[in-house]
Amino acid sequence: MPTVSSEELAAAAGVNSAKLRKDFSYLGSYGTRGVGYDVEYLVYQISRELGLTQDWPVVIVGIGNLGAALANYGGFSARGFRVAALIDADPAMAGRPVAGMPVQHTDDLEKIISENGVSIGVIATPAGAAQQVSERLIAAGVTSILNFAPTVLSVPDGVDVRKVDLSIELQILAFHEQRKAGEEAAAAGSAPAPSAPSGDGGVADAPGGAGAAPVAAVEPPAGRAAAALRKNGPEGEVPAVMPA
Amino acid sequence: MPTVSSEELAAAAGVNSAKLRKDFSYLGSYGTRGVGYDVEYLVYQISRELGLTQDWPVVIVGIGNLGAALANYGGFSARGFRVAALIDADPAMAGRPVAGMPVQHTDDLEKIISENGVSIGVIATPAGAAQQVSERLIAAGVTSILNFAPTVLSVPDGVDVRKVDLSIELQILAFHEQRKAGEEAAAAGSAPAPSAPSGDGGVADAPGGAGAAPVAAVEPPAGRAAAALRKNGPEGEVPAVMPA
DNA sequence: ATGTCTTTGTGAACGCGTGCACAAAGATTG
DNA sequence: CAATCTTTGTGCACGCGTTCACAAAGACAT
Ligand SMILES: NC(=O)c1ccc[n+]([C@@H]2O[C@H](COP(=O)([O-])OP(=O)(O)OC[C@H]3O[C@@H](n4cnc5c(N)ncnc54)[C@H](O)[C@@H]3O)[C@@H](O)[C@H]2O)c1
Ligand SMILES: NC(=O)c1ccc[n+]([C@@H]2O[C@H](COP(=O)([O-])OP(=O)(O)OC[C@H]3O[C@@H](n4cnc5c(N)ncnc54)[C@H](O)[C@@H]3O)[C@@H](O)[C@H]2O)c1
Repeated sequence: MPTVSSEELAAAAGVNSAKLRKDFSYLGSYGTRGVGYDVEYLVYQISRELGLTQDWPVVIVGIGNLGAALANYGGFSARGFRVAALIDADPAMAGRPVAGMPVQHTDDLEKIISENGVSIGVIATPAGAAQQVSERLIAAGVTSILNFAPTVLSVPDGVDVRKVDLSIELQILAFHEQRKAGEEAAAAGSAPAPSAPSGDGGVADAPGGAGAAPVAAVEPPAGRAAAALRKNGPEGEVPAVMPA
Repeated sequence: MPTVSSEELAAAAGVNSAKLRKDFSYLGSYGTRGVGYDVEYLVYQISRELGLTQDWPVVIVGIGNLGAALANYGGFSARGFRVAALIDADPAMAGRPVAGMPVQHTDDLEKIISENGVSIGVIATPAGAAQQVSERLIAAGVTSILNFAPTVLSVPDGVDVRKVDLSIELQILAFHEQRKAGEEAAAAGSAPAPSAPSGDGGVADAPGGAGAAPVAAVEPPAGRAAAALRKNGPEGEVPAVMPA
């Protein structure tokens, strides 16, 4: 397939073809009217614009469950990323091979970063260590961080941080799941719509109705802040679940 | 700290206080003017709206590097998610304990889903198996999927899919990283601005200038599609890096 | 060479989230 | 009880990304 049309690409990606064309137009006019885009050329141009034609050395800090899995993952090198070093604070880990590469101690972090010209770091340490690790990475020259620890890192201007929080991903799914269940219940019975703008009621009040509805884990007990509660919602107050 | 103002919360979260108040207002009027929000009550209301007051059983399919790490991760239960089962297609894995729980074979997938009332599934299988696994999950009653495999799942309406693609996260960082390097180079020398809207040139043309700039991994050779290339860009065509 | 047909590139309109600014609410003080 | 002060809740305007719609470009057939 030497060429593709914006329509074909858009269908494959599940987006609007106009949006796709406009996006491409920011990279220049690489298409041929009446024909489409030369696949090979387009791929190269996008790769180049995204920086994928370069080799990016990355370090992974925190070689535990997740860090080890990342180190073993082959998908990174396929996109031009090279794991330059694995770093852990545990002396017992030092020298031990993970994914065919010896784990190095945090003491050498700065040296490793500068010697390999690393500008992208991956943090897979416990949450408590993440901020400190990020500071050392940044001081050593790292300017982009992929953070798996469930903490908001505070970093200076010019440093990019992307946070991957798997719990939040699940929470988002659960939110929509709950809403689906609420809609089903509303459609079946006569319960009020569970949509957000409605004051309250719905969903949590009668969740048992829908198909695979989970059991209530936290029932609202009558608690201390009861005074404030009675005022607004019929719901009881509760031993909060949210803070992790 | 019994109460918080929207201003305090906004500062902590790094967002605009008006946005925060408006968001909260969709949940109802839970604040007290002149005082702020009752922390305990607010946390409960948000938890409830997000579905965190319920217990959500989830299954993890594909207990390899990543799946095992997920199974061992304690952060899920802290947010109301319970790993109901670990499922893998490898007969050698069946019965083997991972994170204190026996891995079960894919043959029993449907039974596991229905018996536990699971509506959220996590896919950590190789990319090639993901679509098929998703179809089985959905047929068994799952309506929300967290997908770690680098594939676009095609699912029926009513099913939510969230995709976590770590390579893309790194690509995004690399993109900004490259842009930073380009800006530095432009500031130092006299190179044109490397911003996207500019036709081309910049960044990839002279990446060697900035601090920790990586070495070029893929240089554009003179190739077959040369005809098409010469027309638009000064760049050569290339053995594409992007497709993984 | 002329005409037709396909597909790009983009101006313009639309919709939505964000942020401003302020009236209203309620607490607190005199 | 009145005055003052703090902070919420929200109408409104702005800006940006998305989508529509179409003229222009180019391939291909006649
Ligand atoms: N495992 C998962 O699936 C998963 C999912 C989501 C989020 N996370 C998060 O990722 C992080 C790691 O998770 P995990 O399961 O791999 O934990 P883990 O305890 O298995 O691994 C943590 C590793 O970090 C090392 N470490 C601790 N302090 C360090 C420091 N200051 N510098 C360098 N290394 C240090 C430890 O020695 C250990 O090897 C945690 O923050 C966790 O919340 C994990
Ligand atoms: N390891 C990582 O850090 C990482 C990072 C990003 C993405 N991913 C993606 O996550 C997925 C898993 O990665 P991994 O490193 O754990 O791979 P892995 O090969 O270690 O594990 C895959 C597991 O899935 C099982 N499996 C295969 N086909 C199956 C099927 N049809 N049904 C059920 N189980 C099946 C295999 O038996 C194996 O245990 C891959 O798609 C990978 O691209 C992994």
